[in-house]
Amino acid sequence: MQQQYDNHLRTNFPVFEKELIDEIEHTGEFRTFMPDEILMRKGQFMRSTMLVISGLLKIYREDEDGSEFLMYYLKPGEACALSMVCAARHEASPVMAKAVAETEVMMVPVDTMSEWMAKYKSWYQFVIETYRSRFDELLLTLDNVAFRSMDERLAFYLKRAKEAQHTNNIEISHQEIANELNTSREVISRLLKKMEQKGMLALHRNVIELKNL
Amino acid sequence: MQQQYDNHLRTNFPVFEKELIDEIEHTGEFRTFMPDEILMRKGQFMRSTMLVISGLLKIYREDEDGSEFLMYYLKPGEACALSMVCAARHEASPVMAKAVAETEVMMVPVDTMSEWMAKYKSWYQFVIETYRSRFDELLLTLDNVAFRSMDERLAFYLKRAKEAQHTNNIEISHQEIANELNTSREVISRLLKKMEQKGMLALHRNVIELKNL
DNA sequence: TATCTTCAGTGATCCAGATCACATTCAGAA
DNA sequence: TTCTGAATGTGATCTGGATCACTGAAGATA
Repeated sequence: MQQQYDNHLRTNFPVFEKELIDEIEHTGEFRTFMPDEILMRKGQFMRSTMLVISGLLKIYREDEDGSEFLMYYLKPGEACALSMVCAARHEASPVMAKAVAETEVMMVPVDTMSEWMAKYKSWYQFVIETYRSRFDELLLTLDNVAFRSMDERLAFYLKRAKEAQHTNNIEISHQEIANELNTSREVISRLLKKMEQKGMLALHRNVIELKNL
Repeated sequence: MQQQYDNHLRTNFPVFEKELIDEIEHTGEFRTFMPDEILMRKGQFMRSTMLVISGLLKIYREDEDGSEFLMYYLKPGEACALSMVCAARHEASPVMAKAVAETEVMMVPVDTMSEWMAKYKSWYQFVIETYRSRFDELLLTLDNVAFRSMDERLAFYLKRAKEAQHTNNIEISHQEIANELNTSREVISRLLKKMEQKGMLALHRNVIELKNL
């Protein structure tokens, strides 16, 4: 098992030098989450940051009334920028994280994290890159919700899902999509039907088969 | 002049140790911008990050068609998180920055910036805090546009303006508000009129006087 | 004082998307 | 096979907000 995630660490975090990989293995806590399992709720306090080793996570912004708005995915080789800042400041998480597939993560304690900033150039670079990529993803999400209509947002949603899950067959119900875009199921069903008529995709029960998006 | 912004640096960035303040003064480039002047356009490349010393900035996300969506304000004592990551990675700015009032900023070259990360604990803390606060602000903006209707978004907009500008008299036209919320002038005029009838504010030409928001 | 420009008020109309009310279909449990 | 619950299809209706077409009012400028 040790050997297994060691390999995954090397593969997914190629910029890290050998010594850093060793440190991560020794100080980090390795955890596995099942599909749909929630890793982190809004309001929960964090003592460590998360590196995604395998699988896939979805990061949601939650409203008071319980709506879950999809912000972005976290893929292997990525880390949660919010857990970095919140852990560093002993603050509560402003978001919810849920596993899409079975997912392995490495939890790195906050103190260790800030030590490495000075000790490993590659860690510093990685943290900067993490902030940048999460900010960029969030800006894309903001663009969509601020400037685009629902059909464009749905197309963007499906492209993102395809890219994150490396498949043309997205396994999800219309209701779930509606929740994650904060709209209603009927709207999603009707828009999907239109896209099917245009030959952009094919609809099956619980599966959307993407064709020419 | 040297003495003047020196004092402002000390006042607005109280966490910085004396040595760091000195370094900032010697390596940073001090610049002043006039009201409505644009500091940074979307797509422009950055070689340095910006610390706001006095005045006020607005940060916008721009659409292809030229719409300007307000993300958040930058106040004295704050820095642009995006200029930090983009400068560090020699990338183009994803946002536009405009001066609200006459604004003094200190431009710090990217190389210097990353040196300080290891050299000054207070700088490291400041950078982390900058990422956190900008992420939080962006999440608030996202909440509004994702979950709230226009009247609530307008109320939030006005509260933010009041807090950033330290005044109950917001000097702005309905058209400008509409642009920054990506809606139309008529909608803003009608909603403001309703709020006036409820006694929440008073309307004057180019000025909105806030009362009980 | 006359004129011009920008800002604001307001009715009419339109449309995307929300909501309600059902019908239908499908996969798994019994 | 039959039943049941979840997923999907679809019409009818409602509404917030967009758009169009004006009018009027306040400063700025000559």
